[in-house]
Amino acid sequence: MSRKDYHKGNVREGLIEAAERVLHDEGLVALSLRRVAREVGVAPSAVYNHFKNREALLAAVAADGYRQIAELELAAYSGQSKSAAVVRGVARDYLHFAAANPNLYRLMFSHDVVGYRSDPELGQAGDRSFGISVDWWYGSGSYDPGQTALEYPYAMSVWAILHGLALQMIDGLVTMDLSKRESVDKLADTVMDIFLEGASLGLVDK
Amino acid sequence: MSRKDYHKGNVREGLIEAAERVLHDEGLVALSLRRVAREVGVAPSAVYNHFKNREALLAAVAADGYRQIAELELAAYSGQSKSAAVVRGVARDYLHFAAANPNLYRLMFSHDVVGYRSDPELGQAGDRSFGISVDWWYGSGSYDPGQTALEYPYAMSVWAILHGLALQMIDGLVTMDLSKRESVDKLADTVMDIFLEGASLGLVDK
DNA sequence: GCATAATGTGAACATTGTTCATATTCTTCC
DNA sequence: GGAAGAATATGAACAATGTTCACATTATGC
Repeated sequence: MSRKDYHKGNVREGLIEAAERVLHDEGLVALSLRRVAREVGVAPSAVYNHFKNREALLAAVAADGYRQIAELELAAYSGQSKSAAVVRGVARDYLHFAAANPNLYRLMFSHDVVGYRSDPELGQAGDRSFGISVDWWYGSGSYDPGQTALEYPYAMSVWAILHGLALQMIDGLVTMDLSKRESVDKLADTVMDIFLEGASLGLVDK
Repeated sequence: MSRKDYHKGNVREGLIEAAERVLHDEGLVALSLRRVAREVGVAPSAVYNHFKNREALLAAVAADGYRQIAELELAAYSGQSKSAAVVRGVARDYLHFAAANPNLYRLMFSHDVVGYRSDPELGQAGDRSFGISVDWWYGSGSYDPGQTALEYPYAMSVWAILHGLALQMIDGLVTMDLSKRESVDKLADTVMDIFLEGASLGLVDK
């Protein structure tokens, strides 16, 4: 082994970045531990010095995704009054994130792959993103991670419909151009109209 | 090779049944092609006489799931007037299905694993289940698979919120007992109240 | 009855996640 | 400065997986 075969820099960070790149460009199927190691120029076994196993590496990537969503929520929610316009704005931003990072978005919610509750960092990042929404709907400081989501029905409902919509969109169930801002906006607006005004409006017997 | 080493019966059906059993009991991770072959008592290569590859086998399982949902929708929708009570009923049934078959439900919507649009049988089964909902909201015969889902905003919104809610539930984001009918019903009712009446009710500036 | 299609077998291959013994480098303390 | 020990790297090995291949057996149709 020659001296230059060794890496000094921040390998852990490099692994995450490489994983994010492969995930974005080629999807979860291509995201093997060995592939990521190859990408960074390191032996497969070296990965285990930084992550417990493949799942832990994926969890780190997913946690990064939750942090991005939390940022997006903070920007849209913080200091805003409880108006429908704010909800509409968050919906747009949320869908834009999913449209720009479909594979990352899918991974974040593949709880059978990444074990949401088993990785503390991941669970924490997820809770935080939900908590931001709860605090807006129910008042700052309302969120308690120990409580069940049922305690926050508005925040839970918003997230449910946004998540379902995002999946429908990135899985191609809605025919549209994911790269067009206007298409994504229109989708968000159409569904949020119904959600905010109430689906009863579409019924005969209300 | 002796004569009795050969299988005569319907191997294809046996493979699907075994796959459904393994999926239900042990999850997608355990659902390997070789495992299913072992379960049926057949060589791994024999599977390729009945399915193009592993993905096609999974797609057949997923298609079965969509047919179950279609049945459930038919039972709840057919001949019913457009009332909120019907929507609430479908929501309960939908969540009950997801609660009883969490792994199957996840697989059905893992479009990166099963390739929703690449398998014709799967796409058709999925379209049918969506079509039943569309026909109820917009009148029998309204559904056209060539149209984008955006043409049917009510059907799309309902499905989005139910799907998001189902995932939240089976992934344990809502603390509850999945086997208790009342728990599932309460979750469905709480969220459908908001969806039907409009989330604006929770806002200050409506 | 026989050609042929359908369906089965086992061996082989590349790839994957993971572990292990071992080698190199970094850090820290004297 | 230099030695001890923690971090971090390596390559070899293992079992398991999806898939293909040459070939054997059974079923079907003329």
